Amino acid sequence: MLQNIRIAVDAVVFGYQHGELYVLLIKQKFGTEEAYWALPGGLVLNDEALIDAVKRELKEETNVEVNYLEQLYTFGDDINRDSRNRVISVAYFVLIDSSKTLIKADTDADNVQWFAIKEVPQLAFDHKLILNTALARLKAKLTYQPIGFDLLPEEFLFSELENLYCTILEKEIDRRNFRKKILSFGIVEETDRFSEKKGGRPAKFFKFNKKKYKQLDKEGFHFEIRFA
Amino acid sequence: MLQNIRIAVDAVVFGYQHGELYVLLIKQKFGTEEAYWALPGGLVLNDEALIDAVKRELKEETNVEVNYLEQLYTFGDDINRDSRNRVISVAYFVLIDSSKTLIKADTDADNVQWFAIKEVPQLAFDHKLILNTALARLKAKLTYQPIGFDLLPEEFLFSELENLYCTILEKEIDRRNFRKKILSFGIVEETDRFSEKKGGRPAKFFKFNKKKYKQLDKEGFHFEIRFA
DNA sequence: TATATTTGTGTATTAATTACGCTTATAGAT
DNA sequence: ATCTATAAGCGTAATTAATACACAAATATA
Repeated sequence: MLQNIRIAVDAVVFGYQHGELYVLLIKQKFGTEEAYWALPGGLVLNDEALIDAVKRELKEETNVEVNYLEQLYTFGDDINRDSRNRVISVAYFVLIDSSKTLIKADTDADNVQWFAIKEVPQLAFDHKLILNTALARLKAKLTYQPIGFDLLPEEFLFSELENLYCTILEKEIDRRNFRKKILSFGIVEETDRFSEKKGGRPAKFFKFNKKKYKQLDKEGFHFEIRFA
Repeated sequence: MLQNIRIAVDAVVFGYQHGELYVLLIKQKFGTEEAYWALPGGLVLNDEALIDAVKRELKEETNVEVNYLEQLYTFGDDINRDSRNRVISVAYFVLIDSSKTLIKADTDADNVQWFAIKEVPQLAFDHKLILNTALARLKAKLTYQPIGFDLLPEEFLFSELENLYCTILEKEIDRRNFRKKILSFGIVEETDRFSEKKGGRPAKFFKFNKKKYKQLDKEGFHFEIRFA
């Protein structure tokens, strides 16, 4: 009997704004059934690399500019995760700087939307499971890889970085120790720009030196942010 | 155009014996071409979960008893990784206690064999890439999850555990600090059995308390073995 | 009984983490 | 101009963890 299994890719795209973690969803219309929100994704073309399939779908459906992308997990244990056919989904984990991404000028914006992670609606298929898997990956990786920077603008304030960690990890941090530790790595540099926010001492903008990080990483350096 | 992509699973099965890391390979015969050694695996059945497919293939081809199994990575970026058809492979990472596994009494043993990791022959398809990915995973995970125990017999000597770490990570360790650290976790317990090896002070056998580890893990404990 | 071999243990030094509070620069109100 | 509120920036002492390092104990064999 010939194999009759389809292969799709789906992307969990995280963004961070106004002190909140967001995920990007699209409105999935299938048949006459109720429209569910779903992760962006779709079937892989015959002559298309998996990674190109995700990139294509992201471009077509949402037009986001990707800062970080890696394979997350392949979902294929539940035979009926898609009720129409057997579909195996290779899920990807994506981080973007949502401040610079204008979602989809070209498609109707109603169908693509950011949802605060605490306010995600019911999702199609097993997409909730995929999202939860991605969230676990995000939390884990944040502590041992400098991926937090991929959720922020190129130049950011320490308070923003700190809030990002607190928010996503749902933990309190000592502001001073956090700053000290990050700076001790030598992968974050201060700029000469200052925040123009009112009502307090102006804050310096900083930026992440990715090149420096990659070099240190090669030399055996371990990034790690962990809190009691 | 209909999707025409096949989906397979492959397993990288690691074992550890006589102070060496081994990988399990099978002889792949296809057509009249030269037989290559390859990772155990094969196509997924239409109504079969991915994980069941790996387990089935492992059972059919090698008959090993699995101690640890997790999804490794899905290889589907190289369109031509299999020259016959487009095949996407979901690779799995498997650890076994090779001392208790008798490989394949039922199939001809010539076709299933352990290879020391330094002596792996040329492999079929992109299996070398898959193996390297698994090896990287093994090295990384050894430092932050107690998976070394899944390569050892239920009861083991400290010297064996220590050698396993040294061998796989290709690093020297201070014997005393290593022991102190492992014991400080409280997840390894001494038994009352002693080694009967000759020529030195007899060594106590220890065993890993998995239940205890899982509990500590839930409480926020972090296993970590890292060396300068 | 002496020698070789492997296991088992302790401590001092150094480095990293944690806990903690005051000063500075700005905006806005008076 | 002065006062108040707000957030940023900085330093140090106390605690905890990691590292470096050497000798004693138990066995087998000569």
